[in-house]
Amino acid sequence: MSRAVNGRVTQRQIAELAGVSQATVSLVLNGRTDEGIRIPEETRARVLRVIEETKYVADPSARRLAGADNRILGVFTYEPAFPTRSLDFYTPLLAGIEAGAEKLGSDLLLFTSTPVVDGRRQLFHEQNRLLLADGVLLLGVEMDSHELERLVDGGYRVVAVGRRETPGIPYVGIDYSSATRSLVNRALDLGHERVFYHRVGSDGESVRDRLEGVRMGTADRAVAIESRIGTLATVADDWAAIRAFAPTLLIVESPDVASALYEAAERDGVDVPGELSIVVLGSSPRLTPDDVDFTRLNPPRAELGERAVHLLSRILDPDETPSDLEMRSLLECSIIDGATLAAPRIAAPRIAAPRSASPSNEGTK
Amino acid sequence: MSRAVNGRVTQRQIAELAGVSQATVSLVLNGRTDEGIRIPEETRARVLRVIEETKYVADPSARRLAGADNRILGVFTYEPAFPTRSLDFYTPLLAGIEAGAEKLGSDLLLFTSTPVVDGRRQLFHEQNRLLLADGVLLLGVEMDSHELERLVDGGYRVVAVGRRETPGIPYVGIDYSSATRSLVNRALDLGHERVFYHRVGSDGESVRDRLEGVRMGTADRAVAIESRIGTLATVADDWAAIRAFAPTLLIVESPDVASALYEAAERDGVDVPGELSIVVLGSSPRLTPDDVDFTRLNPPRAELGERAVHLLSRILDPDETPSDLEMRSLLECSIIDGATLAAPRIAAPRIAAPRSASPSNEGTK
DNA sequence: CAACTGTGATAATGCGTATTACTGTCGACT
DNA sequence: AGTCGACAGTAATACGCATTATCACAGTTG
Repeated sequence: MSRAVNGRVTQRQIAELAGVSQATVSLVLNGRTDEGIRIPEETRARVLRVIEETKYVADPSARRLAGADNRILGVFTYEPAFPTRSLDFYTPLLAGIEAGAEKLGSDLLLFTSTPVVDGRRQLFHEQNRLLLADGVLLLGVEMDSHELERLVDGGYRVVAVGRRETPGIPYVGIDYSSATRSLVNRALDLGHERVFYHRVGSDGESVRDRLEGVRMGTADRAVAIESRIGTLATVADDWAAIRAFAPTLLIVESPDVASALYEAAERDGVDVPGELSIVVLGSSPRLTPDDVDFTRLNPPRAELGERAVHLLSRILDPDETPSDLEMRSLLECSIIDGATLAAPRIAAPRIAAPRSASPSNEGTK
Repeated sequence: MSRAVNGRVTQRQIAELAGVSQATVSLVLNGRTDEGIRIPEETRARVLRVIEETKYVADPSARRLAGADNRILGVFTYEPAFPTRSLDFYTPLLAGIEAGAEKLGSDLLLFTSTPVVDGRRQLFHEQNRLLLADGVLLLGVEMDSHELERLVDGGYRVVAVGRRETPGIPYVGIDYSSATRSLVNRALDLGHERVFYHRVGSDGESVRDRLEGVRMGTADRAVAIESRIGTLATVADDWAAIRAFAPTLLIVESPDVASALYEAAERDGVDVPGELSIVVLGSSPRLTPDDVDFTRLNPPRAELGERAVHLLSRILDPDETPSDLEMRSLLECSIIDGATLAAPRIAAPRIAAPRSASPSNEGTK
């Protein structure tokens, strides 16, 4: 592509063919009709015809170097996007982003160039291509706050997908806190009083929001609650801990873990939701017919992606000035009724109210 | 990103700080040590230190404009990549491509900028960004031969994913023809003599290859074969046609259609593979536990993507000259035994052989 | 001592575009 | 005749980098 393509047409060649100067060609191309710029229809038409004939296409590098924009949106994912583990998470997002980009007529530049360090990519490295993009979308559960600040300080146009606490970072997120609280309330309203909360060990904002949602949902309730941090790998132990506590309601943060726990319950002959209700604070997009129909949150990920692109495009548009509200917004997250939530069988023997009434604080402050 | 970023460091600034010229900075940056270029270790170190301190990052546009390469691989998909319909097809490919790009330290530029016309994108449009990429990967079932030629003529570096007949186009494809023939042979060896072939109405090379595989597989055999072109939408009619022909073996090109036909068979009480064997000439990546375990082809899509990136990188490398063989290669496609192929009931009227004499193979080999 | 040989760098140039300040021409009006 | 304004378009420059031809100098040789 670099030098091999000597056959490429430039504005200068167009200019010669049309009998004008390169500057005129540029003016025509960009449709400039401002005050002080006058090009008669005749000339304009002549230039346009030559452009047509030669199939001229502007060199994006030259455009950018000269200060014009390029309709390229960067996409940075802190975790590799496609490898199957993260696939459920990223695919719907990318679908939305692609749709949004297509509407805008923008291309997407995926920054896949950093070899992963410690399971995460790093945005700034000695040869990053950030500058090629007009703006950048940031995806990932956790983001390095320093890098985010550096982006803002560097004057880069950025939108984070997911709420960010770092000041100055525009984002489009999901209101996990409210949705989680609603879901928890709904469950507790059914009469559950022994609750186990299976958490994920991450400090990402979205994770914290769900945690807060659980806290708020259980705050004024007389419930015994125990929580535990685990992953897919620790499911066996987790399940043992759950059985030991003998809750009637199980709140699970991760859909994957929920599936595994459900299987464990099935194996042990624990009836769901008869003996144990399960609610899940997320949703896996590959809904297969035989998957458990969990009562769960249904984050609108594709919409999230599209909205993020839209926000970024508004930030990039010099004629627009997005309001503060727009710059940091949350999408509502719906709840799917599902089949794993029911009233507890034993309707609360009020006599001996057990244990503590507030969640045991583990992990994140 | 464009002008707002005045704080960006340039080579000239580095040069001033280090007390050298911009040219020297460039030479150091690019590690040039050719004959005729001499920079003593001391100076080199000094420049490098300043580069470190200032966190200098080269402007990719300027680099490209000056003729250097950028480690950016373009990806063009003729059909939108993420929308769910094509998702099964593209996702594994993109996973492989991402993995390959990461290994190379390259970024991916997804050309999503064209609004889709007639369900397909068009590569050349008035503002394409092809030039930003060092080379381009082309994905899609069908590609416009004219556009391909124009790419080659334009001197663009290109690799197609999937076999292409257009001369001069390097590709990495899948050997559907051989694999299909093997699969058909395996089926016919079991004794099937009435065969129905459900095809897809496309003129893409891969589709033709499968067609040829079926032709070759059935060529010297005494079989009655009927074929029909259909889609998911026509499945009801297709199934009626199949019943009318009453085959013992059904060859289905599309995994989606195969699922639908299987359901139809189930509904009508047709035993698979007892009364009707089904083989499928493709595979859907979202294998869910309750999906039918078809006897089928298993195209190595992720590997395909990675290999395509690899080939492209070799084409781009000025020190390498890929052989013709390498430029147009086919990957072997494995066959998954599955549970939908068995000998026809009526074929072997051995005296008292009930049902199938051999257990139908279940699960992936 | 003039001519040569390395050495260590730099000035100058080009890549293709966008932008701005400026030039030249023509007709109308004082 | 001279001035003015409108018009049509251009020359010049900048953007940040890579590259090449060139230069100044020190030491070495014939």
